[in-house]
Amino acid sequence: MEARTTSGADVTNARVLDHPDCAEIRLEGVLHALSDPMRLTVVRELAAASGELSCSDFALPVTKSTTTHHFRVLRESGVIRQTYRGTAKMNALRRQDLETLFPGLLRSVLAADSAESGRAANGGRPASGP
Amino acid sequence: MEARTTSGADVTNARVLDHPDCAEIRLEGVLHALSDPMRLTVVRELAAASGELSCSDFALPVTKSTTTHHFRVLRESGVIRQTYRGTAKMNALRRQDLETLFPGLLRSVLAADSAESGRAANGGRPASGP
DNA sequence: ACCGTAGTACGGTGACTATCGTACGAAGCG
DNA sequence: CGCTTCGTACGATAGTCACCGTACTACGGT
Repeated sequence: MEARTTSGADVTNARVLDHPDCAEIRLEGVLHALSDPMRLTVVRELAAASGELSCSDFALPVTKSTTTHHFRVLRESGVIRQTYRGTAKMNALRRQDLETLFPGLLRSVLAADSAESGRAANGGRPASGP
Repeated sequence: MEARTTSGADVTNARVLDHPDCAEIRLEGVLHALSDPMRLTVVRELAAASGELSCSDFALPVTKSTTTHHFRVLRESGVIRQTYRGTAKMNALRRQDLETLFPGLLRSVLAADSAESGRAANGGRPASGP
């Protein structure tokens, strides 16, 4: 009970989310965040959108609580940045930060994910004609 | 009691380890395997050695049981290949397989790890003079 | 044959995690 | 003001995980 947004007094805790500083981002944390199918899906779609997406723009096959959980893991590991925008919470990849910290990593992971999807659609072969 | 090595009858189960086929290797599994500091250390040293290393060549700060566990995770996720050589168990990175499946991934992760170590030795700045 | 070295198997434990449901808070719209 | 939509908080639960210790197997040298 330090800052009530309802009263409109101050904006100290008014929906401000805590993000790790660049120096706080750990490789293990990022890899762990990306090692979950649900979260990798989020990152994939976020990368494809190349902009901000609200949490509800993702059609994840889990409940809202679980969705919140996954987005928090992504945010706390430094993979995404979240900001409130009205009632919605927008998500954006921290592309620049990740690129500075771990050059090429995000691109490799996304390429690997896309390559794996391609193989799954195929028959499991690394590379074969259609 | 299907194949006793002591009796020298057959070699069916004689220390043959099960490795995932290339088509069985999953990105999430690889990322999960790499998201543990202990296992990332193994991969790092294995990459630096550019050859085979026995399990006991690593001075991991855990017991043998735990070491076995970590090496199994790495093997079952498709990151390393293990073969028995006398009483020792040799470990080698599956560089070629990983490169074919996920081009550039291993390199990016190793580079990221090395970059992070560099920052840790520094003060947490992404890039600054000595 | 014996012993040491390398690693496994098994059983256990505490911590974390992915999931859920329900209840709640915050912003916008009528 | 009420209602709806979006997301959070709080348990709760079942599963996984990293770790240990002890007992065991396998290979090689003496």
